[in-house]
Amino acid sequence: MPLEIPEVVIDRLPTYYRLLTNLQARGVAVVSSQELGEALNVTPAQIRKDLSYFGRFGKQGRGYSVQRLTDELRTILGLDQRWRMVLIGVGRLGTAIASYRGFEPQGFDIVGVYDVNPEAVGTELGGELVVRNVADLARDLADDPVDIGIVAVPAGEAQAVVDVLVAAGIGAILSYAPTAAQVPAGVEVRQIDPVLSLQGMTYHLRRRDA
Amino acid sequence: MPLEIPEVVIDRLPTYYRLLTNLQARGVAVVSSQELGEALNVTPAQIRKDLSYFGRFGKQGRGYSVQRLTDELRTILGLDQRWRMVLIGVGRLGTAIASYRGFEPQGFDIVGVYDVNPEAVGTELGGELVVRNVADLARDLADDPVDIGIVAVPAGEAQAVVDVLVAAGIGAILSYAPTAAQVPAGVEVRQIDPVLSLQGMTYHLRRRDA
DNA sequence: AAGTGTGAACAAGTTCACAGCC
DNA sequence: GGCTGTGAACTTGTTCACACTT
Repeated sequence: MPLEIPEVVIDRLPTYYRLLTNLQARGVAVVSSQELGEALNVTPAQIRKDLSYFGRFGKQGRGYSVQRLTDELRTILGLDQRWRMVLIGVGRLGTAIASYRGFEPQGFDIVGVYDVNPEAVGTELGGELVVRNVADLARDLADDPVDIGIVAVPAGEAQAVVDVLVAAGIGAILSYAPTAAQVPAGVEVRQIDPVLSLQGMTYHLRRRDA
Repeated sequence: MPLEIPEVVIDRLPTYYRLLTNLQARGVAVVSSQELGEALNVTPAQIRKDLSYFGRFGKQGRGYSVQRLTDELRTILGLDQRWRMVLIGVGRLGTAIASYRGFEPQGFDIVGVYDVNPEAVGTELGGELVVRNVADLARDLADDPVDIGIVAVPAGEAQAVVDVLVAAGIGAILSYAPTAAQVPAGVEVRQIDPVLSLQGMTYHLRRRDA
């Protein structure tokens, strides 16, 4: 697996992986690129090409072993280990993120939560984590690095938080803040913003009826 | 504004729009593609090209009027009207979505909430909306159509909910369910899934240190 | 017979570079 | 002088189509 892998390909792999784990849970042993494509609304050729960047995982005339392909993708994506995350911001949104049950089963653990609000600091969240002061974030990360930062603070405070995370050497940031963060090359950032998604759809809605 | 506009262009417009509303709030009157690009991590040429699909909004030698460009984008994206949404699923996630304060100021209103769970049906959510039975969804939509459906049910129930929405003639679906929905052409679907975002980043994290 | 893996053809999207205008 | 708008050049990504393997 040499060369430069296109970023779009990487972004599709998690959806392949998720479908494959479902198939595996349902006891499916073998699957073709045709079948995968139908379930994911992607052309079979796309799936074969994407996978071919990483190796030759299929068998001609048969398809892909679900077990084998799941394992390969898990390794490729780095999902064969657990990842440690800190959450900054425990307002409405941050609290919801902290209590979200979908991270842990996929290998993502929130190991620290932070806020600026002195009233929030010291309280327990989800019966496990005590909210710490964001002023301690830099020191805490120096003592005990984590892999990923989740930013759930208001737009105006997001860049400051991102700067602390970056200074601490974090490699990836998942931002729920409605603002584009500035980070140096080599730091991954993904943004989650339902409003942007809605606004992309209203463009089409307007045209549908007109 | 004739022609086919590339989908990627549409997807960038909301981020332009959001930055422009910020600039406007801060009293900035004029902005160049250079400045916009720096704030959004996009090349100036990209911004100019994107905007050029819709018209000639800038002035050579000066840049873009923030007011003018904001207004143009609002119209293009269809944000000069309010949009009605129903939310299906009031578990942990659905409840968080219902109480999210970011939709309303942007023109998106949740006008109905639904669940299958008989215990949830009839309860009030956010002191305003009464949770209705998902069995009534089809009839309710026939009586009183909405523009957008938000799906926040478990993976296994998502397709059934999507089918009801589609049958009711809905034009757009925002899905928080961890599964790819099947919809006919002409129905817009966007998926929000933080785990997929994280899994795309771990690929890079793995390589960073190796 | 069926379905992968892949070079080659094609399509889509981005950046360049500069004419034109303010 | 500065910055837009835009064809043309380029780069990136997708699909085709078929040789090859089981």
